Amino acid sequence: MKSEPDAFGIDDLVRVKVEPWTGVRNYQARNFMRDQMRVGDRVLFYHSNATPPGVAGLARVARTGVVDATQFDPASPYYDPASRPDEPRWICVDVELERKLPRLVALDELRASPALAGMLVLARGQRLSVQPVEAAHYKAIVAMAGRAPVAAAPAPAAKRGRSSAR
DNA sequence: GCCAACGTTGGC
DNA sequence: GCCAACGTTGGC
Repeated sequence: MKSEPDAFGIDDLVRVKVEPWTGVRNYQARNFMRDQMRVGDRVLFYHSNATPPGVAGLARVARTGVVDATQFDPASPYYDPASRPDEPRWICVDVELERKLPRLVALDELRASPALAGMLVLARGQRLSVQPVEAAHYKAIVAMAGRAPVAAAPAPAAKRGRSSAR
């Protein structure tokens, strides 16, 4: 689950312990929360739009079927005037802190790890703020957080633009 | 700030 | 139902 740390980061979750995951306004992301998640499911807390972006902590699903209250709040940026209280459109989950990781596992490390090849969050153009994670990938990231970061791979050669060869 | 990717909106 | 315009996400 992604969040921008400027808005709500792992330290906020450390402070409040449990947080309703409000503000998701993408149907696919909502469907993962509404239809796939179960109480007790493990969560990777990912910092997006951060420097650097990466996995900052672990959490778990504490409650499902949570009505996102911001959809009915005209003052909220997530207000949805088309959603009706008797048939709420935006359903989320309560996310409870498991623990903050001993260090942030940065996106470039995730990309460099062979164990994470094929992980959804690394796919090109992947923007969903809520997405499934394979158990093996979850475990690999927890293990990475317990080790020192691997040195960054050398920068790839120019990836676009015209060639200046010869 | 740029921009690729992609979701949503709305005219037709 | 098509699809162009537009808005958002999120890395860089």
